[in-house]
Amino acid sequence: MKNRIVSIIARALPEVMAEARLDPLPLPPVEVEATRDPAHGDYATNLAMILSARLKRNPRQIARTICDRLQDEESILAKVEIAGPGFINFFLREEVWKTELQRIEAMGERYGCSDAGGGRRVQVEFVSANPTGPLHIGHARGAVVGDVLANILRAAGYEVYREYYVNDAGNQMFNLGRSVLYRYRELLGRLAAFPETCYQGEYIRAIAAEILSRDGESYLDRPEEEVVPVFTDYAATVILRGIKEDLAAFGVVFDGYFSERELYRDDGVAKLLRRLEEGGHIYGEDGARWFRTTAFGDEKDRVVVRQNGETTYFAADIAYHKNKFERGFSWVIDVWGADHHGYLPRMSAGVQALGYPPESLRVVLVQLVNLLRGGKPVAMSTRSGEFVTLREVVDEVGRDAARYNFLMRRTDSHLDFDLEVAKEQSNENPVYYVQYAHARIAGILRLAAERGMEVPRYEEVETGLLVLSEEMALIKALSRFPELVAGAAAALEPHRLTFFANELAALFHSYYNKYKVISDDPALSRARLFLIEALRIVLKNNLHLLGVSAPDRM
RNA sequence: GCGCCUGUAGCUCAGUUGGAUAGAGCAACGGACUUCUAAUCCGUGGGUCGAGAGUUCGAAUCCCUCCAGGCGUACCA
Repeated sequence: MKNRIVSIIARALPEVMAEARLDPLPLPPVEVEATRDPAHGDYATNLAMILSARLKRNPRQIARTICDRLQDEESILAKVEIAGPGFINFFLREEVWKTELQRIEAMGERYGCSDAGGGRRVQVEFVSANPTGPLHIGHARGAVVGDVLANILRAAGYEVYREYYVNDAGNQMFNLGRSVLYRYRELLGRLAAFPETCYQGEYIRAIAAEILSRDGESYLDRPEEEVVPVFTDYAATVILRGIKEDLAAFGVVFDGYFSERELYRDDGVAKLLRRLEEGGHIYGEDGARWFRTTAFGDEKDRVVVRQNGETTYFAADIAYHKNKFERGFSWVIDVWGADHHGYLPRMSAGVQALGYPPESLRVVLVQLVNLLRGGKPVAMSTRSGEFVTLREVVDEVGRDAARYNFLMRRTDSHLDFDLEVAKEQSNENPVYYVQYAHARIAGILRLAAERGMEVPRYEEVETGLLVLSEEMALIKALSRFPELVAGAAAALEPHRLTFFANELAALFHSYYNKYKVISDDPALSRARLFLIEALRIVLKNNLHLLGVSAPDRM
């Protein structure tokens, strides 16, 4: 819709420029915005004010000139006005808006999708929690944000791949295996004290018990360095399986899990280091090998090979990102907890040193969730074993409510999650407001069907009967959905969808309370049924992108 | 110290990438169920957009300086 306005203006522009005796090139970009206030029409452009600086003429005068040259070939405009300091306001004919209802009918569950992304292959990496314990609530926000971003990007025409990076190499994993081993010994009465540095959670005991019942006491007297890897592998497998189950219960399913070990098996890290050496990005100092990340804007250089000869996590991570690009993803999005933000400059340096443009890696920083219980902060750490698991939250609050909650704020805004409040207020959660709108519509459609009225086809509808301001407001709001999805994808801002869903629901609830859809007037009933069916489709599509169900009854 | 994020109504937050008179929800107060679902709706009150200076036709939005809170600042992952 917006584009049609833009092209009308663009057609008139050369003539305006010629008249002002100005070199028509470069033409200023035509910016058209949906207005906030209906009194300002449907769309507005500030073009005249932009031009006034260049033409050194009164903006209202320029606006006048532009308006006189406009050629509305498809006759979509009802009125064009010059307002305020020089805005040009466009009022579309109501019939034009109503044709959007036909598009909704035709596209159905695909309404909202676009080809803005042009099929570009993008990878979204998120969660990527170490498999040293179950996912807790701190992981939940990133999980939903990544999942919904992937949904939105797919709808916006990208080819999306969701990936979980499994950090199954390194000290933490060794520590995990050791923790299980000590619990195993403890079960057999062969451990004096469980070390504080080990993972304290109950789940470690459970895993130890599993190993005991499977393999018996055979590990008891064998040397630690021989036994720990067995325990590590077993524990990591069990924990990762649990993580996948918890994510699935939360509605998050990955296309692939990428193992850090795989990177070492394929010699990926060594290859990466050679590549960096050849590029002249590496130097030696203090017995370690350093990557000159400062050449790409980092505040200090970073070690990639330690004094003891081991590569760092950072080295592996660059190799991992290299691998992503080599798999054909031209755009890579990482969803990180905000506590990792300091890591961004060096990761970007890695990408650039490999010859990829900086914008090929986008990092979405998700601010940490402040967990409260009854207003009091809850201390959490995986090691201490004190945490509220993702599974508990899903079970207590519900998947829909939990997801919606995490999507109601910008990702870079801090979020308080109070367990008591989430539980107590679950019936007042905004998600129910939106779902209720969907259920109410479904209810009306059911009743209509009982009375022998099916949702009509567009050709059978006299859209001219939809004359109420509430109806026009609804139709215009629905029409915004495709642009909204594309905009949310471009900005990587999933929260826009929850706000839009709320807005649609509010418009509907208000309309519902004021007017009847099914009435004695068959033609009017048909028109309104058609309208609310279009609304139902958009609500459902919106909720679907959020990974939230759209119930027919509540 | 330095870096990143945040600061908007009593509370929790939006604000379409610089637009016109700054908006929702909750809380407060007053109303609406014999009706297609009241998990809803209608109305009222509520603002120095953290502070100050700057950029321009125009600033919550951009630049600079402060203030406050959060996070980060490893040869850990």
